[in-house]
Amino acid sequence: MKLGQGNKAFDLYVMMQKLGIEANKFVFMCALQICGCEKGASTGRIIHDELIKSGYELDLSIQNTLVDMYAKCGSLAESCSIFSKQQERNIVSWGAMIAGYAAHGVGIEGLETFRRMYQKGFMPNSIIYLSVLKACGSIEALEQGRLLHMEIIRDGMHLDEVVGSAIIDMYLKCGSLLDADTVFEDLAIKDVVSWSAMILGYADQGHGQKALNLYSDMLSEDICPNKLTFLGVLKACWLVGNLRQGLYMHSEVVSQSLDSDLVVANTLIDMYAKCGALNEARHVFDLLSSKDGVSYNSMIQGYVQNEHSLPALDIYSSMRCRGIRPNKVTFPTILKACSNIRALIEARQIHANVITEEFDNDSTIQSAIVDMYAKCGSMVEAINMFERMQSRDIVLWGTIFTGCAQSGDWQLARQYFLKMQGYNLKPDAWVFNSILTACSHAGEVNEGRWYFLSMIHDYRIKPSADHFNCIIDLLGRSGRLDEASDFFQSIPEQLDINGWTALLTSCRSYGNNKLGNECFSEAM
DNA sequence: TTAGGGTTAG
Repeated sequence: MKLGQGNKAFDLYVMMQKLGIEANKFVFMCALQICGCEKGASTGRIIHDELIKSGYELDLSIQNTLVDMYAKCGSLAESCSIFSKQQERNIVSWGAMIAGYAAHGVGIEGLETFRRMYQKGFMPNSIIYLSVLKACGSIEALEQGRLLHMEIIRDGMHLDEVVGSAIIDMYLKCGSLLDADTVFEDLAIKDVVSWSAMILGYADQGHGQKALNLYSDMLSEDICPNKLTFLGVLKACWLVGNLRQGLYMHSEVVSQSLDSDLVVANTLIDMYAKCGALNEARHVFDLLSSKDGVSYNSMIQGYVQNEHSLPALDIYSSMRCRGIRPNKVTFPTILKACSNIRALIEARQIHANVITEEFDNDSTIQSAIVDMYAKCGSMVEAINMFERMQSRDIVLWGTIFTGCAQSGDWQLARQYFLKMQGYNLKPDAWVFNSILTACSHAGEVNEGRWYFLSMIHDYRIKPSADHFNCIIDLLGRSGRLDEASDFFQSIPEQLDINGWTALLTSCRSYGNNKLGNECFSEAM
């Protein structure tokens, strides 16, 4: 088990049972640890039952291992239930519980458990500090992290390079790059972990160039990069848009035989796609023998970000054919692909997939569906989803109005304008722009005028060039060329090319060459 | 029995 061959070790455990040899406490502990890293919670529960039958459930080490096993399997509820029922606890019990919270991003509970540990008179050791630092990082609790850092210095543990890199990581995750720099500079031993933590942290915070500089500093210190260093550097490459360096890093990855590593390969796909090198991304994707959901998501996203919606839909189909389930990252992306090319039939199918995968209550995905139906021109379906949603922000309302604008449905726009007021939401400049566009497409002059005036007087929104253009377009399309021209002349400082275009197009549609020529020479 | 750095969206 300690050599990482958990499955083989577990086979021995099964064989032992078949031979009728009773397990002792150490065998149970090993079996539980294998469940924590390989077998999962369902096997863990079976072992748990078996050890209860053998009378080991009151043993402190066994209880601690159970807390750890359930936490590692992601079942914090079961972990917490055992921990809270413990009659007696030692530092390991507290450590296992805090590590569980920290690993799953439940930082507040992690810190709270740490506080309770103190109250019960336990002094933290370096292992406990590592988990609490992780908990702080996971919730970006910078002030708590600083206090912890001071405590660690007081206990003299900051000189340990393992604790040191955990402190660096905490500061980076909390966004305090200066603190991370200071701690890193003071580290007596800078190893590949602390260097990589710095590189990854800077890249995560969006500082690509600094991450690349750190990487060359690291090389000049003769530290050999590993998998995690590459993850940071690859991210830095796309942040600064340096495809050439990305290609070079790819060759470095290959020279360390890390290109078959799933996480590295996924990062390569993402790096190439974000640099716009779709062929290279696809090459890595195709060569990857066992793709996971992230591989598919990264490839789909790469296509969508570069406006290649059809291949994105193809990858989505093959993802489903191979039984890889789309998730909360896949859906917003693939729905956007449908919107881009107005693929309503495919979009409906994907909406059905959202329901079967039980993501239909996710507000981000719901918003994406409203947007997709509106952009695909199916306002009935867009409204249907919109009405089902629990909470709607101004952007989502705007999506409905944009849909109305595209389909020229001024009556629907009016209905939702009134509805919005019922929710005490103030329409913004963008909403008015959409409503005016809807009126203009429908030739509703009076309606459009009313909104324009209401926007200025009731909502105190200063009209932009887009709003003026809508009005010119509205007047021009309905043949009121003189009115349009007068309106146009009254606001010369607001004119832009779209306004001139709207006016000239209307002159042409209505065969008014005289006005058209006048406008043209004025525009010139 | 608890232990440092990990990929995809908006």
